[in-house]
Parts: sequence; C-alpha cells; structure tokens
Amino acid sequence: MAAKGEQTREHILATAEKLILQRGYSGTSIERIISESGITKGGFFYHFDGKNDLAKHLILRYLEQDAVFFNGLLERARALTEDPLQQLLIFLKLMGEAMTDLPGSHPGCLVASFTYESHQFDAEVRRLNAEGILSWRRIFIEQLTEIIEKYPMKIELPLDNLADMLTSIIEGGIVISRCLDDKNVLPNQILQFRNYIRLLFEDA
Amino acid sequence: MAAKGEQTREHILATAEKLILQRGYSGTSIERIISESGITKGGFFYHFDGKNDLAKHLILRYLEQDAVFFNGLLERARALTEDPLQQLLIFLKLMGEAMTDLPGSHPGCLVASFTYESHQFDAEVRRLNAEGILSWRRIFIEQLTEIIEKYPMKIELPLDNLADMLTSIIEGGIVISRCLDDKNVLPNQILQFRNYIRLLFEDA
DNA sequence: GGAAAGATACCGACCAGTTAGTATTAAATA
DNA sequence: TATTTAATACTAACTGGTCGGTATCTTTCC
Repeated sequence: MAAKGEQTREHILATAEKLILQRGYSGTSIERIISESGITKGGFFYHFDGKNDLAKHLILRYLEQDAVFFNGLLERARALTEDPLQQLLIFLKLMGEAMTDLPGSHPGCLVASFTYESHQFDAEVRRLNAEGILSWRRIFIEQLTEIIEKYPMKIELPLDNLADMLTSIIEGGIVISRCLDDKNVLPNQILQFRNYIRLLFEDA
Repeated sequence: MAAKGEQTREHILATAEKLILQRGYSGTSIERIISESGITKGGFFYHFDGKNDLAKHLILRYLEQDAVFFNGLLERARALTEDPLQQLLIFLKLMGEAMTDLPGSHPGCLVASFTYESHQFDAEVRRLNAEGILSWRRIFIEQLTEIIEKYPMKIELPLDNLADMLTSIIEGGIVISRCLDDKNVLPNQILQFRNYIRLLFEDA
C-alpha cells in the first residue's frame, strides 16, 4: 500500500483530470481541484510545484495508463491468435467493447484537451503531449508491419498514415460522442476502422 | 461595405477565434482579445453581452463558414460529374488539397475546442455546438444516400456511422497535425478515408 | 441651413471576485 | 524526534463586467 502522500497525490491527479476534461486546463482553478478533492492549497503545493507541474504529471500519468490499456489489449489479442491481422482485428473489437462498456460517453483524451490549449503550457508539457501521439503511432506501426509481411495491402500506403488513422478515429469519435452525448459513437467509429482494415487486407 | 460597427465586430470575432484555438476559451481573457484587436473593454461590451455571448456568436459564425466551405466543395464536385460516388471522391480530394494549401497546421476546430471545455458554456452554446456536428452528419448522409442507390456497399453499415467517420477523421487529423506540428497529417487522413470509401463502393 | 436631439461606436476608470502562489505554522506519521 | 503531510492567512495580479463619459454621425425641427 502506497504511502499516505502517494495516495493523496494520486487522488489529486484523478480529480484534476476529471475536472480538466470538463472545463479545460485554464477553466479549472486550483481552488476547484482542492475543493473537490478535499485538501487545501498548502497540501496541493506540497505535492506539485505549481499548476504547470500538475499538467506535466497529469500527461505523464495519462500516457502511462494509456500504454497499459493499449498494450493490455494487444497482449490479449496476441494470446488468442498467432495471426497478426487477426490480432489487430481482435484488438479493435476488444477496444470497441471497452468503449461500449464505459458508463457514459468517453470523458475525453487529455492529449487532445491539452492540444486545444497548447499555448497555455511550457515546452516540456507540449513535448510530452507530442510524445504521446508518437508512441501510439509506434505501437500501431509495429502491428501493421507484421501484417504486411504476411498480407499484401490492396492500396499501397504509408504505415504511419494508417497507424495515425486509428488515433484520428479515437480522437474524433470522442469529440462526437461527447458533443452529442452519445456513448455509441466511439465504439461504432472503431468498428468502422476495423472494416477498413479488413477491406485493405482480407480477400473479398 | 458593412457598417463600421460590423467591421469591428467581425474583427473581434476573428481575433477571438484565433486566440481561443491557441489557449482555449477560458485561457483567453477579454483583456487579451481586446489588446490584440485594438479596442477597449467598453468597446467589447458594446458589441457583446459578455463572454458567453461572444462564444455563442463565435460558434454561429464558425458553423456558417464551415457550411459555406463544405457546400462550396460539394457544389464544385457536383459540377464536375453526375456520379454521386465520384462526387464524394472528388469532394474528398478537394478537401485534402484545401488542407494541404493551408499555410501551417490546421488552426483547430472550434466545435472540438468548445467540446473540451463544455462545462464552461451555457446550454445554448452547447446545443449550437452539437447542432454543428449534426449538420455535418446530415450533409454527408445526403451524399451517401445517393451513392447507395447506385452502388451496393461491400459491408452493410449504418450511414450515420460512415458519415461520422469523416468528421472523426477531420477532428482527429487536426489534433495530430497540431500536436506534431505536421501540416501533412490532416490531408493524409482525409485521403485515407477516401481509400475506405473506394474500397466500400468500387469493384476490386 | 443650422441648432438640437438622438443614435452609433467606442474609451477608460473602477469594482468585486477569483486566481496562482508564498510564508508560516501545525498536525500526522514513521 | 525527525520527517512527511497538510492547514491557514495572506499577497499581488488578473478576471469579467459596469458605468459615466466622449466623439462623431444622422435625423428632426424651426
């Protein structure tokens, strides 16, 4: 069990992320964060060197959790089949199911949220933000590389574009889901991308 | 030529949109907007009934300009061919070119930006925001409806999901473009969607 | 046609409240 | 008892918004 301080720190981060995804980073005051998480200003500043430092640790935490989520689904897919194409299709189906099982619309992506306020952060937070997108690209390119060794692509196209398309679909699906308050949009979009992958690699 | 007041108002809106896409709505103070647009606080409050009113007029203006843009490309595509599928493919190519011709990365989508700060707005601004996504869906469904009257779909799927995919691609492509500061990502994503449309409707 | 009144388009000082952050002190814990 | 964790009071700057005002233009009236 983590130290008392670690628990408080994690609680602050969880609360801050929730509020920031609702109102944006600038629209979420430290006052609102401490009020909702039940600590005081001194407690906040004991754990964080300021609001930008909070942002930095939020994005680090977010990317770590996302990596765990993506890699967890990939490992499950890999355990179920040896075929790299089927692994990706299973991965996408599992992701769609995970999004369907959310209690409401997806709360949002911190990377996108920070991107839409990019001028409010220092260079390090912006760099970590970009690093997030690049790490997703790398994960997907790895899988796609295994696929094209075994299956020819119906349309020749760069793998980073195709890898980015999954990120696009997720980011865009989140925006539409939240905007329309319709939790089914994101899973449906993921399944669309799955259709595209099938059309690209499977025989008719 | 619009009245002096109309010109000032449009100037405030253009400046506000640029700044809000950089720092978010909450991260953009009225002070920053008036400073950058060269008027005073009183001048601002002469034109707008407050910051939320500014947001309302920003989203109305944004959706109007977007409709003009989308419908302009669609009309051009329709002028070039009678075939609904080719119209969509041309439309997507034209859109990709328009995104390629931007001086830098796409500045951002106001609907997505406002969605990521949704709790900072009143119900009317949120409703207008949702209306934007729905209007895009309607435009694309119209075109897709004409296509499926003539071409069978290789995978049976709801048209609103497919229509939403273009919105997803654009929203997601914008996030990746900005985050990585790479202006080619968005056009490439649009062309990916175009590939998917071809695979769905064209014979192999 | 010129004076008076009204409309338009702002200016800038001021206000109350909120903000991020600091200094000091206190409580909890190992 | 030393360290960790937190509370409290406070500060200076910033925020959204109000209000009394000015300058200019337009309309009305004599």
